[in-house]
Amino acid sequence: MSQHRHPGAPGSAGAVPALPDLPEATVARLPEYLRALHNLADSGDETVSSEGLAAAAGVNSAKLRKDLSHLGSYGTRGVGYDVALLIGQIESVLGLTQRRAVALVGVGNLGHALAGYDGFASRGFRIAALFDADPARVGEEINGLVVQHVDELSRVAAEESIAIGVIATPAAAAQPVADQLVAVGVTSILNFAPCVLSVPEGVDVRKVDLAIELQILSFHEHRKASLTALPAAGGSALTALPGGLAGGDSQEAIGT
Amino acid sequence: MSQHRHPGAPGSAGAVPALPDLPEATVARLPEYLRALHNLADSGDETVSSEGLAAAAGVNSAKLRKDLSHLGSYGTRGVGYDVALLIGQIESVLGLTQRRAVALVGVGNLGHALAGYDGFASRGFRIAALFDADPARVGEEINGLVVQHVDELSRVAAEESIAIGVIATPAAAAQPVADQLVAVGVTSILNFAPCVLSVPEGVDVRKVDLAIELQILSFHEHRKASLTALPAAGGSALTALPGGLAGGDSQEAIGT
DNA sequence: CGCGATTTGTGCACCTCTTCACAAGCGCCT
DNA sequence: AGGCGCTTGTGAAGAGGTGCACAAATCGCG
Repeated sequence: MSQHRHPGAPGSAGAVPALPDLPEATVARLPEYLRALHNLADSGDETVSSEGLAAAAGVNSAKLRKDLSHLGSYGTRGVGYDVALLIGQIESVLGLTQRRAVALVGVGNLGHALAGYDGFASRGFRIAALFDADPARVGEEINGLVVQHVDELSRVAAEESIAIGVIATPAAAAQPVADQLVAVGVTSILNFAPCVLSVPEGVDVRKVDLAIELQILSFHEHRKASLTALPAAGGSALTALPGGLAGGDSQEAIGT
Repeated sequence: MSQHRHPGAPGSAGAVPALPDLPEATVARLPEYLRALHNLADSGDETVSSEGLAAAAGVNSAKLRKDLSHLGSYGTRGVGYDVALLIGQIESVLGLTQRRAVALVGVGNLGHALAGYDGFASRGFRIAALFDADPARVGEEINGLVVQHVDELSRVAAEESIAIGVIATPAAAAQPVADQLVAVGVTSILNFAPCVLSVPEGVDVRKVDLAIELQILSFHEHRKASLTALPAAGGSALTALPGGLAGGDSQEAIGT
């Protein structure tokens, strides 16, 4: 567990705190900026304006400037941002200067795909170990890694110094797996199982639920369909609002 | 401007979507509530308090009450919420009363897993068609569906009345695919490709980028490691940093 | 029939995030 | 050298979300 130095701002000592309190919203966007910057670098661009980078990352340019200002000033007025410099800066802030080891638990349908996903490797991570509780899956080789039984987790985690755990098990198995990960010192978990994990203070959990994403889209789809005059009703639950925007009180009972 | 509505007789009419302007944050949480409610229903619970449901969904109880209040009043003071009724209400608001047809484009590593993911089917969606641009993959059967060439998209979309498109292609192919989806009338897209899609007004895009999730975790991991390691020097520890940008362990190729 | 225990629904204050608008800074051209 | 156009960085206003705290409403029970 070597920790690693943040390149200080050029200039006198004490100018820029090494660990600024970045707003969560900013942190969530930095990876997107980073990806866009890599694209620009591949295109041979050496500098980029906030306008250009914002477009590439799909955000407002003022927001981008404010985000970047939180990491210190790395732009030049009248010119823009140095692409290579900014890449280094963001990678440093995100802690990507070291390649973090990831343990993946649950090599089922989704887990199998994650194990083979090269986007992890190309963006700063190394899948260091695969686990599953099903003995039938133990021993299988995926992408050069052999699936191990989940009971081996504590031993392997120590050897590989796992930094992040990814849970791709069924919902019922997720909490015990999370507990095991926490027990071996993992403090960052990415959870694909459709359930809420309870973890001690200091452990970060991010959740990705594919069905939830679709359901959110479904809501907007539903709303859009209701706002436009519904063409051919399929005899289902939905009807259009007759008055459109005008009818403030319209609260028709709509059968199911 | 109150949108009060009595639950009334829930006989044949299960829900009353008055088409409220739900806050986005609320919409994003409703699916989580729905999942928790299904769990409760499976356990045989008929009612649940805001406290209990909030715990099951991993949120603050006041927030949950406010969220639910936006759909109208469906709780009973002193008692709680009727589980079955609330399930029906949320499903209605989310537009899950009809099973929406989903088209999946890109049957590579991740797409293959998505095609086989039963979480979609069990939570209101039907994968209706699979597409890929690679002729070698066309004809393959996954989960009872035959992969078709992406050029068939317009024909099939009409037949199946696709509501949602899922893009699981490489980044370079994502934008053309999105354009095709939009062209055949799809107004909701779930994008797994690591790139920004540009779509016309009225089309909703949600993005899921697995590497970004890891990078956000990496930031917090990095920050936690720095906080625990540095305080040895006392008060203003975070200043004198040896090495500039070319610091020893940094700057290795990450990303493409 | 009324009382107390319980739980919802919500007004309010606080906080974070977003967006606008503009001054300050930088390089280039004349 | 000086002016001009371009771009960053930021103050301030606004929008949206969160959580507390409490009044209102309902049930069960004596």
